[in-house]
Amino acid sequence: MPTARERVRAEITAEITEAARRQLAEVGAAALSLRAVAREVGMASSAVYRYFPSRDDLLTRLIIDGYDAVGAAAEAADDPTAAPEQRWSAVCAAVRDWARANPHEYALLYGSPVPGYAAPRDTVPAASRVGVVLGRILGDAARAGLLTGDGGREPGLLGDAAVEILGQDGPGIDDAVRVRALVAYCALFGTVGFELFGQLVGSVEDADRFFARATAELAQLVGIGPAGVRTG
Amino acid sequence: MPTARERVRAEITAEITEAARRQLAEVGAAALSLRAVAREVGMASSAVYRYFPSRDDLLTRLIIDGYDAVGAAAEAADDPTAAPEQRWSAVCAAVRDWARANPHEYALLYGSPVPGYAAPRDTVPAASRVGVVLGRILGDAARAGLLTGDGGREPGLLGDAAVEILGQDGPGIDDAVRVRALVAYCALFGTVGFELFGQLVGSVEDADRFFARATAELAQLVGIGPAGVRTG
DNA sequence: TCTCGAACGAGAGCACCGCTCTCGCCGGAT
DNA sequence: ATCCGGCGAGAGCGGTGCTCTCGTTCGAGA
Repeated sequence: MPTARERVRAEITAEITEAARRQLAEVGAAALSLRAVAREVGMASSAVYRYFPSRDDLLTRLIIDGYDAVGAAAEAADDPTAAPEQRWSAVCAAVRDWARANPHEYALLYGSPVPGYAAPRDTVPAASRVGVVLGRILGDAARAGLLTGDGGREPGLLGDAAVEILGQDGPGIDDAVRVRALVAYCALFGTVGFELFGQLVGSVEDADRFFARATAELAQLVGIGPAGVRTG
Repeated sequence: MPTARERVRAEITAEITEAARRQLAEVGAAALSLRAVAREVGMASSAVYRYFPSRDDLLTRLIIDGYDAVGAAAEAADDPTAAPEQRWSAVCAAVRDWARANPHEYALLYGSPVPGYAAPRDTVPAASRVGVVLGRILGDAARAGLLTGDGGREPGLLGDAAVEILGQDGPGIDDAVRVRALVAYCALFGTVGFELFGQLVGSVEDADRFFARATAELAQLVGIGPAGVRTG
């Protein structure tokens, strides 16, 4: 049971992170100022250091929360009873919607690493939640017999995380499928990022339609397209 | 003919940008300090403002130069006499190599927008050079009869830039092809960025092999795979 | 050739930043 | 009741982007 002191400490910590999240949404990570956060919560800037050892630690907290938020959005968008392609597109759309609603937070997560590059390992589990959702869709499709992988591994190509997230060795899944899934994963965030950061201005007019088409193409790439067929 | 004054001004401007580029490569865009640049070139910080109105303008200069550098690398890697798939993979590899050699510069170009989001339109032509190279490969493949598009447009979906870069209406190219090309374009930079920013740590062991596989998949996606075939 | 004005470099200064240190204070555990 | 450890505030350090002012210098036009 937490003591009263621990409780108030947790409360103030939450208050600080909440103010920091507002700052982040307003001005972006680069301009997020610990002093401004302190002002917003009505403390001296030095007092904030009782709760976060440095500005980067505060950002790390926001990063983890951000990964959890986009991961939760992806999980909420997945309807396990739907067809794999619909599930895939729905999850992709949820990621994009979250990104458009929280552009600065998305940039913090998937854009350039912020400080002298230090992504602590605390962020890894939270960061993989979207991948886990997409991997589960793929696994369900494999169990339903939609995928044609032969279970083969290509030694030294992929890491354990990919195998764990994208389905254990089993019918329908092999490293070729996993590679395509990873490419689609990269393509999803590449597309969202390019749209968000203005890299597609002039080339895409109807971003909604384009993104729907893109996710459909990616679904086909990973082998859960409408007909479930694919040339090898 | 430039006057002597203009010449020395151009020289000093180049000296400043060169120092800034070194700073950028060392510490990244977020930590790039105009005062440090001034120290490196031996001026007072205020004197630098004679040449660049603000730190962001200095960054904009670096952004344009960066786009030109990666664009030049892509152009140099394209051998118009090779097969489309080989050309595609070579250009993608050149982009990745440039990114790995200049990670901070790549992050500045394709990562989060730096300041209060202001990408001047000066950057657009330089930014499109890689896309132009890839589009030329696609156009050549279309002229060689490898693509199966029917020239159709889907009104309101894509912008003029996409049509111009990815090939005018003609045999083999239609908006469906262009969509796939744009997806592959996003996937290329998404993959490179994810590798560079550590988002694939744990999932990919042999990044070289994975990237080669990824570009091959993307070549197939745009329709210039080994056999030139594709299910529609 | 001389002159005058524009461009230039330097310095001081403003407001802000991250971070540290010290100093009182207050409340809960002993 | 008494410590003492966590806490908040303030001052301060070195750094930042940017502005203003003040001499100087250099070159184009008379």
